[in-house]
Amino acid sequence: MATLADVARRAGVSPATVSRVVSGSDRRVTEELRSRVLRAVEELQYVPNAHAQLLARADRTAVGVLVHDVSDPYFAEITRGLQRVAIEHGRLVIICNSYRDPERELAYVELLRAQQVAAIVLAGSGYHDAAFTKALAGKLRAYERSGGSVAVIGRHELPGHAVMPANEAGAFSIGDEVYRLGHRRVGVIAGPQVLTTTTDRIAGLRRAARAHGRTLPARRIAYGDFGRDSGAEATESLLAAEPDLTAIVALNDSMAIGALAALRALGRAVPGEITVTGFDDMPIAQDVTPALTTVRLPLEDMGARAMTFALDPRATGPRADTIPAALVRRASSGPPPN
Amino acid sequence: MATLADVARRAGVSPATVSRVVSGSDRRVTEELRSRVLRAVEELQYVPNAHAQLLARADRTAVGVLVHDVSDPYFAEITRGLQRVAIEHGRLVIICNSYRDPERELAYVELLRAQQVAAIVLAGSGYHDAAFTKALAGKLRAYERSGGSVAVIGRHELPGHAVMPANEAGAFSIGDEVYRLGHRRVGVIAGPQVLTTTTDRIAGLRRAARAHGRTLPARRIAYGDFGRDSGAEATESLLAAEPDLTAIVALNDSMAIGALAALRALGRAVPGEITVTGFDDMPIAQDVTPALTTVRLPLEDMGARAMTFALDPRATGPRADTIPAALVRRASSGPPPN
DNA sequence: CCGCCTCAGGAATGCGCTTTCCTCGGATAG
DNA sequence: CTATCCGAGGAAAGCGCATTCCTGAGGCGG
Repeated sequence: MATLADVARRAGVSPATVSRVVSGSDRRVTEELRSRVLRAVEELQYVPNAHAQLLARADRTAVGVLVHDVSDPYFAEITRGLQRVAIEHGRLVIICNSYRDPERELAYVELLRAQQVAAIVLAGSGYHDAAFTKALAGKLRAYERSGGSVAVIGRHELPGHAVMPANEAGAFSIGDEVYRLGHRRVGVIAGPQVLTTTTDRIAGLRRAARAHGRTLPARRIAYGDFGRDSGAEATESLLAAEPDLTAIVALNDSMAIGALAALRALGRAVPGEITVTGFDDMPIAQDVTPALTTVRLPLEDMGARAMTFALDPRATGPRADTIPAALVRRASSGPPPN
Repeated sequence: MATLADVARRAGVSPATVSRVVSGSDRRVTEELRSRVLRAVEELQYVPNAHAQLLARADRTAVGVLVHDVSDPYFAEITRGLQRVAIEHGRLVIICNSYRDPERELAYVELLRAQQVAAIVLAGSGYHDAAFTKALAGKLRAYERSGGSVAVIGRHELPGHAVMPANEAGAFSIGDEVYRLGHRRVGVIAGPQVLTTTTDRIAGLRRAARAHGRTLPARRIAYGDFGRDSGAEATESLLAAEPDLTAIVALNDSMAIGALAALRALGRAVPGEITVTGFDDMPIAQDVTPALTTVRLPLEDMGARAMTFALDPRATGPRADTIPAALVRRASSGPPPN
């Protein structure tokens, strides 16, 4: 790997001159020397060592993004928004996947700090785990004290700027819709129980139930991992225990799609015999059959906002946005059969 | 930001000792000093500067991944495989999105080199652009000469290890299937014309046509951007020009899903009146209605292979794998109406 | 014609860390 | 009791670059 010194030697100038030419300093360099340097750079295919540069001038330019899994459409959308804003600011984005492992999440925050990123954006649900949350919050605060900026999406328990999807309210609106349609026996297929997203959404559902004079018994909640296949499994187990459910409320679209598949395999008509609803309104929600009734979260926009917060230099105290969730009625919901 | 020197001062030891404790050197340090150092690290929330470490010990640990767009399911799947292997090797992955902009692709390769990554994996179609290809190949070769390892997925024109999906053969098999079903008027909705993936797949289709004594006229090919919406648009324009097409062959699943949506809006039954096929077999292909007949590419596995190649230390010459594509018959295809 | 100012180029320092090399005290052997 | 060895801790060099400071040459005014 060619170094700046190599270039200097080849061009017959001092390292200082090469540095000035290569990294566009405002110091003037004669055209003669400049072209000699440029030629040497070309011949050597020289690329400055970013780490050395960073060490020497200490300007933090990269930003870190920590999500559960980019290949999950939910995070893919958020990441798209995150990236767009980062690119507009000329920032390099380092994406890390925790795969919902708290340990790994902690490790990645350290790693991102070590990489001297200017900002860290944490996207994805928090955990019901006080010790872990405290440890993570501590690390994040230390990072902030050292000049870093942090933004979180959907995690109220952490320091930094926050973009909060209205999980509880969104779940309320979909629960309200289902009860209003006349459903009485409603099953819920949920994500991991340790995630705050899961419990927040269930809380919204419970509030809707109460508003309609009903309750949501624990036996009608099946927990999965937010994945499509676990949605199918959860649906099967719920139906095995209570075949006469008239609605399945999924806590995200992937699980709802799994539910649709399970129901199709079982030969149960949707929404004729049973209603299915999702959450998030991923792009694919409108292309499955029947098209999913769900709650829309502007995922890309949420990502963009979070990155905007994180990159905002004049951050006077932590900012917070609550993102409203809008009910989207499509073909997968209807009144219960009589 | 606390530095190693700060820790040394606080613990009352030399920087060398701190370094030995913190980065787990094999040099022995007395328990007494070790615990003092650890305490200081804790109190100061010290995290070593990764750039300084990298500069000092020059071991490259991160790897770079350059894709068109992680939020595209195609790349999301590939990336998942890439990441899995990278994690197994204890590597940090830096993901960059070129958004199909050749300029940006070039810039990111430089950036990745500057970051001193141990390997660069390029995933996604190549371009029909000789000047660009030459420039990119040159940069990649320079990177290889300086000790970097490169692997590409689906880009024959570049140096390095290669994982090649059987685009031509896969397209042949789906074309063969469609002609075998008896279709005579077949429309194709394709990705950008400048991408080799597009032309390779069309070539396979053409070969299938020839094998059945048919041809694939240019007017029956509509180009889009591989996105869902452009699939819908392409379908509409194809059908507007030739309403009596009996099959739409999409060059990827996203466009096929768009076609399905357009056809539904047009009230044309699939596959009763018109057959639709996809390509890639993304997870969602089985959940749309009707389930997509498509060609299966083991995307995650391809990613895993590419990363394995890239990280293989004993790389004796470039390795190459061709990934077979398997026809998957589902509900969206059938014989043409008589 | 001389002194001063301007400006381009180079020498040198430091960023935060690892690692080699040196030092010094204690332990061991003679 | 002294010579030698061993091992733990510290001093210092160096990784590749940016940047400050210094130097020397040319241009200007007096």
